[in-house]
Amino acid sequence: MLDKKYDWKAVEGKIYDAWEKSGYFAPEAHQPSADNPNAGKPFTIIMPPPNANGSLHIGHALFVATQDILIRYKRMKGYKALWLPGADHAGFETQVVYTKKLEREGRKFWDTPRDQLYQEILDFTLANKSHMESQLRALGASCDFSREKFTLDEDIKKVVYETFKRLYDDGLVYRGARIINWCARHQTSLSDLEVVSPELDDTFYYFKYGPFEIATARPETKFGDKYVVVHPDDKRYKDYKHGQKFELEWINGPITATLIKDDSIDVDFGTGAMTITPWHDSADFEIAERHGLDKEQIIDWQGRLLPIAQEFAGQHISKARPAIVEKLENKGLLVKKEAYKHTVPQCYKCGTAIEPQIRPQWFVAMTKKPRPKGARLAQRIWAAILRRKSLRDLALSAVKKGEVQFVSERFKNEFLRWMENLRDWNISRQIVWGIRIPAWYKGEEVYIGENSPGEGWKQDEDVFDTWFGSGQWPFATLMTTKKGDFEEFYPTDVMETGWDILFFWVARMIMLGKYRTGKVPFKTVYLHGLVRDKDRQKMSKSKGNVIDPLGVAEEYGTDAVRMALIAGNAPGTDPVISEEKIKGYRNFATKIWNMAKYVFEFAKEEGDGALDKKVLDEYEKVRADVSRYFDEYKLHLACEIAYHYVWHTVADDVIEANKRGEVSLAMLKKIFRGCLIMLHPFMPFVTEELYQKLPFEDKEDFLMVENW
RNA sequence: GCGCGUUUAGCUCAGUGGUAGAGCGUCUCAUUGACAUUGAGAAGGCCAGAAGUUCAAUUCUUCUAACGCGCACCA
Repeated sequence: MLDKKYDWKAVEGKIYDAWEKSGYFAPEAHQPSADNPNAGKPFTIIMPPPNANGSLHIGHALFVATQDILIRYKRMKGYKALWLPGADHAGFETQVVYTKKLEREGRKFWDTPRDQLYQEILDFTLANKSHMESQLRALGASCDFSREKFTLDEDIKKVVYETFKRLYDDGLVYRGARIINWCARHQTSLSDLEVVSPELDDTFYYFKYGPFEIATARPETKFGDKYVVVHPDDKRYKDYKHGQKFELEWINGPITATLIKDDSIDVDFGTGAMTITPWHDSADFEIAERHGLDKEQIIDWQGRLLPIAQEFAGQHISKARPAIVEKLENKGLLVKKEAYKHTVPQCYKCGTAIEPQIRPQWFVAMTKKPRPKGARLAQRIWAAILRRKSLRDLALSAVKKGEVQFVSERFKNEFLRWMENLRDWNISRQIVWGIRIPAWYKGEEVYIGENSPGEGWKQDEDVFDTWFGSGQWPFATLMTTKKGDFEEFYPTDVMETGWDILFFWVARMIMLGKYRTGKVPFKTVYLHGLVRDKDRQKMSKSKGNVIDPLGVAEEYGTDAVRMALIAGNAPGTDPVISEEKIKGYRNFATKIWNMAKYVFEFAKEEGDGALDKKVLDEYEKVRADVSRYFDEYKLHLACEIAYHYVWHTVADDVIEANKRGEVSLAMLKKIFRGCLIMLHPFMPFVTEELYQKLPFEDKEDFLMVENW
């Protein structure tokens, strides 16, 4: 006898423990019958490792549901299904979280020695990691915890070091004093992706600069400006010669300026003449590089003016700007001011204005072709695999050739477009939390390796951009789990993640995966969006509309939450979820439970079964449709078809027909078993519980490994 | 500036070359019959606008509008 109601609180933990104890989460455990056409075929998903700096939120629940559904489906189909879980130390993100935690405790981040900070953050991260693992279990994730990896595992770090070394020997990473994005608040550089550029209202100033008139939005950077640049074809300035010098009165007295002609100038913008600040502007930097001009730092690392500003030295740039404008105005050098709308780069975390600075950093070359040297030169086979392609071209050709498919298709174009305009990737971060860059310096010499080459060598102070490590995740994990895993499970099948990290992560995985292994890291990229509430709002603590997945799972059952996350949400769009929707699917779980009670406790045994054939045909058709949608990665359709069939065909019609004697009990049981199988990937707990309790014939020990 | 997406029931969203679907909401009826965390039924949509292709368009094409998003070194 089944209980009157389905009590998920009593069932879920028990079922999950039994699954885990069975060992079936490991791909090698389940042996389908030998005639299963998929027997022995690997199917692999590497879980995007959640940032171990907090709890799992609804977005995590979405990826857990999606990936678990895919894995369970394939496992039931007979594949050797591996879902490899992990956790991300999430360098900068976690350091920011930890800094805030320290501030709440009245401590200051930089008051603590580096080694101690590292240890504290490690403890914090490992505690979160273990909490997240229990949350994954609560959500029903059938991932193989025996293969779990952490981005700071020693063996993972060794893979990352090795990649860096190879890139270095191939000339694809280099250390250079180039323009970087500096956040004065966080005291670190950021990659181009970590900079956001909202459009702001500002003022555009026109100043007299000797015989020229120049325009700028940043007067505070102009102290060191001693070059005025015009376009070579600009008729207004045709009487001036490149390199010509002239005297002029400027902020702090007379200076000598030099005229430069450069094609990059837009003659229609401003006055067609501009002064440049090569240390604090990437475009100016490029001009200075082209003409071999001096570069001078004007603003320090805290955003204050340096001694070159004389009376303004030590002032923060935000305060200095009006004072400088006033001084120029008093000197009669201000021509006019204009209201001006332009994009201002900001730190994506704290909104602090990004100050471009020159600083020696490590960069990954995106468009340069490898030039193997030293030991690398000997590896001819490797060079052949690479075909001497740049990292960008490796990824571009892989995607263009269809080695990587995108769900949805439109992301492919977005990906290609982004790849076309790539700039070199700054991977140095001035933070403590992460993998220390394995570069050692002695005078002009550079050594790349994990350990010091000897006396007198000093290691680079910086750590890698987190994405440099996680960009190697698919191969780094499989190279360091069980022997033979890499050979068997790489390339993986699906990478399911949010489209917001398409460039941060997916692009880097394809580039670095191709580079290290010669193969793409995954065959399909399945992208989901940002979970929103029923009014289409982003969820945020300040709006108070956050849905805690574990909380609602406790209240309505994990199966209901999973259904609500998948149903009606097409891949690539922002999924919408609400408590009402979850309730609706909780009712569905109840419905399934009551259907089981009818089939095994109340159903009619007599009758002619006149509709058996029709019922079976319809069942077969639905099963085929659901399978097809699975194979097309249209989980929302597979889900809805199964849902609709079970409720509105089996419950509404087939059971009613049985009451009239038109469907035999044997057929009813067969169909209901099929319903459990079909629903299991979506609603694993209630289906498994019923499977365990009901007296089906020739049962497997778990529905999880029942043949689809 | 360039590119992309969205526009379908009161709300949030699926879907489709041939009498439109889900969740929630609304209304009516049914309560010792598997199921009130229910069942049966109903109301509610010229599928943004215009043109084109087609025997047939909500679905394909083009244009328009509104909203949203991404990318870009215009000082």
